Amino acid sequence: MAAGRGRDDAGTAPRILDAAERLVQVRGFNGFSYADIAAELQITKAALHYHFASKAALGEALIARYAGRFMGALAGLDTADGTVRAKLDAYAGLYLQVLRNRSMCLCGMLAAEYQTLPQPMQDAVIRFFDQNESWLESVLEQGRADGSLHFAGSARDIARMIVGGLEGAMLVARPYGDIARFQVAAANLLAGLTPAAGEPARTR
Amino acid sequence: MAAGRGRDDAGTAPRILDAAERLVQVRGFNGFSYADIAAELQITKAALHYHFASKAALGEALIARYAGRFMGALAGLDTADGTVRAKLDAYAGLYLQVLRNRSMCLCGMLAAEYQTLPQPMQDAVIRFFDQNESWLESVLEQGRADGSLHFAGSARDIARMIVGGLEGAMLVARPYGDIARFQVAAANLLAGLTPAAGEPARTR
DNA sequence: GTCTATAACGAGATAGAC
DNA sequence: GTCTATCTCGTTATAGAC
Repeated sequence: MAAGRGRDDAGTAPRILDAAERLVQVRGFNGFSYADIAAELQITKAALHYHFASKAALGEALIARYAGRFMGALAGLDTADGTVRAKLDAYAGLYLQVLRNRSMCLCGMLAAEYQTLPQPMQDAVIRFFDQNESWLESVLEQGRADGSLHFAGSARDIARMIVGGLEGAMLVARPYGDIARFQVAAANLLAGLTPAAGEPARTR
Repeated sequence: MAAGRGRDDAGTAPRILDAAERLVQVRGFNGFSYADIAAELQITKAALHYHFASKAALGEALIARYAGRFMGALAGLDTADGTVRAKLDAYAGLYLQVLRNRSMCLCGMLAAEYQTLPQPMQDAVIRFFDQNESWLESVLEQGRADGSLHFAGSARDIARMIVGGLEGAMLVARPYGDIARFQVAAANLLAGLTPAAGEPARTR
């Protein structure tokens, strides 16, 4: 039963998640229906309900998978051990990848719709941001310790500025369909942390 | 007919816009219905359709009024003529006001739902961001000219970073219900533009 | 300007056959 | 695991009375 499957013929559940993920990232959780997924996958709505009993359950599975993948990517950046600055650029690069297929970050989109989400989804969105902030915080601390980064205030606060800044840069760039808009904003956002050559450090 | 009206008894159309505006800013354009407004205003859905024939028309009116009010506030900041830095802080303060009633910026919310919006609404959202960027750009140029601001690159690019950064700070702060989160992020976002006392300017 | 009534449709969800 | 068929409800929108 697991034999002879093509690349796009993984189990049905993952394919449902793939389609749903794209739909949420493009249209929002309140902007798509089971009918949209069913049409895309050429199955019936009833089949969807077999795999995910409710839209809320589908939503939870969606965030769990997305967050797991994202945190996996962050772990990958840690083992790649380049400079701290390279890590930050690679972090922004993760957002850029998402934007390239005209998508919003899944959890950024869900943050907008937050008040309409079932509570388990709300909790999972918060966890996603918490984990991002924690990862960034430790990278920032590392950069401050090795002298490659300079910033005033707590690393946690800077981490929060970065997460918000990148999410917002995506949010605004997407309507324009303009990738460069995101890239420039991200670069300017991170520019203040690394004094350019010949440029004095900023501390307070 | 215009006599003896209480403060909350303006024409029906404005009251519809008030309710709809709050609903969009909290739940999104795809997260509310005519029934919600009708319940809040104690009128019928049919009455709503008299004032705004379709939800799309309501959405257009919503953005037009919001953008007009916002641009009016920006004009107010111009005539108040304090320092350039004070103008930027006041600009961030406009976002803060919105966040205080647990709301997202109307156009930030609509930016998330952008792909699902009727085209006239899409166009209006883009115009809103364009106008914000233009206002910020001229303020930044003014600050660079009078020496109170220091930044590398084009004022337009920095303006875009600020708009995105503030929208994203709102987006993330709102699920946490944490105003301070926005304030700190906004402060750190703008900190790079004004060298602190005894701190050398950053130019490139 | 607001109402009742209803049309026309799409949503999420379930029962039960295959 | 997927189907057909159906249910129930909520959605936008319209017709026509008051």
